[in-house]
Amino acid sequence: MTETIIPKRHSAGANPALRQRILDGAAGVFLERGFDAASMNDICHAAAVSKSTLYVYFAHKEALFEALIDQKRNLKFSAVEQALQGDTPQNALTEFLVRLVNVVCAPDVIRAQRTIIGIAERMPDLGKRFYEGGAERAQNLLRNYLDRQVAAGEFTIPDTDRAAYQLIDLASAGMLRQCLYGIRTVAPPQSEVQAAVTSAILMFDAAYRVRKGP
Amino acid sequence: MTETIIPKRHSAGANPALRQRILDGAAGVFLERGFDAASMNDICHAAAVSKSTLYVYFAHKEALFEALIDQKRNLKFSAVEQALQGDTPQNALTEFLVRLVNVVCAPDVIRAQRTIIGIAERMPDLGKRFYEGGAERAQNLLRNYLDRQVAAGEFTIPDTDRAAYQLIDLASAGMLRQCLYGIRTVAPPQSEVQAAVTSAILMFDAAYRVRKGP
DNA sequence: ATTTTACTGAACCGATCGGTTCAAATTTGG
DNA sequence: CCAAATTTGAACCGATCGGTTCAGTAAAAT
Repeated sequence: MTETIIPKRHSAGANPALRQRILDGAAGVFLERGFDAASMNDICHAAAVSKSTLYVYFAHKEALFEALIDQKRNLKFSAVEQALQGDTPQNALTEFLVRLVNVVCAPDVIRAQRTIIGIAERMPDLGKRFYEGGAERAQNLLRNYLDRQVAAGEFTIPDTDRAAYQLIDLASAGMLRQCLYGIRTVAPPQSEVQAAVTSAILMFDAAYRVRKGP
Repeated sequence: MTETIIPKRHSAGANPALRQRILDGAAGVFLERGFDAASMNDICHAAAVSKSTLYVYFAHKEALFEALIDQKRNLKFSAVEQALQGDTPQNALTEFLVRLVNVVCAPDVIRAQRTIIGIAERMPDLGKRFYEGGAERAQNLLRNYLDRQVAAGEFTIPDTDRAAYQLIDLASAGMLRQCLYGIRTVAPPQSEVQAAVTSAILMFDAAYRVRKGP
């Protein structure tokens, strides 16, 4: 039989295109003004959708914000997740860290982090989920990689969990903080990211790399 | 003449005790709920002061918040500022970093950072001033110290500014982020801070310390 | 062509916001 | 004791908030 792909009519609140339009509109308003200062009316206007419809798709402000954050977070971290490959540990780590810093310091990601951190006091679950889906995923990925490298005899690391933290924080040393506080208004240039990552790996090697020789 | 120290009557809005009472009340409300969700009415109640009086002492919400942040920031960083002393660079750096991490990860300071970061998008000047009066002061202090140590032949550091960033971020590796996102709800225990700082200085030495020998 | 229904638009709700005003109360200085 | 002035309390302002309701419209399904 010919299953012609006819655009089925969606049930109320189940049109993915409209849902995405709402999320896109909400992204602009939430990230520009923060959670509290963003009004549902503004989001309606930004998404070109009626307030009634908005409340069919999302029960309340928090639900909309959570859905938005979940989506963006997954989107951003997918690029980082497959970067731990390379002929040498140095190349693999460099690629991973460069991508990670570029994601974490991207202007829209900075705005998202600002908003999440700003309401983490009142909405701890949201902060926790954001951390687990982002920073923690990167951390686990890196720690597992280091574990494998230690097993392969490349490094001598007494605590790979700490080492992963160190590597990640070294890679964005100073830059992330400046972005969050608005000292930097644009993403760090690639030359700076590269330099920071290179220096980070240099330190890392000096501390943990097994010296091979005759 | 006998200049008897009689408690002069204060002009309107110039009673330091009352001003401090307002600041203390505001601290609780602002840090608990964040800037937006904190209401001036709540602050009046917390400070046991009338709304009229509050607006005599502070013109508007932002002014009150800025005054509060300025005060708390100076208070917290005074302890860190004189810690770069010790018989050896390792001891000096350890003391400095331990104090710094303890300040930065203290629960009330975390709450302050959350609030500032949360509104940095809309009030960039405030974020800038907070950064300059806190993180940047520590950064400059540490960089100058490293410059002196390099001149003394203790270290070989191609970029002391970067090295200072690295040292600071290494010292709080992982912990600060977890505090900000609410993964940790209490300050890191001293054993953990010490371990992180020790490991940071170990890495730092491995990378930059001049090896002396016969 | 008729029925069904997702979506719209706008009015509306009670609550709260930051900020203002002013007469009354209180406290201080002379 | 009197006068000057600081603090108070409460009412009030216009605006906006998140959220609800519902008659009406437009388009898909039958």
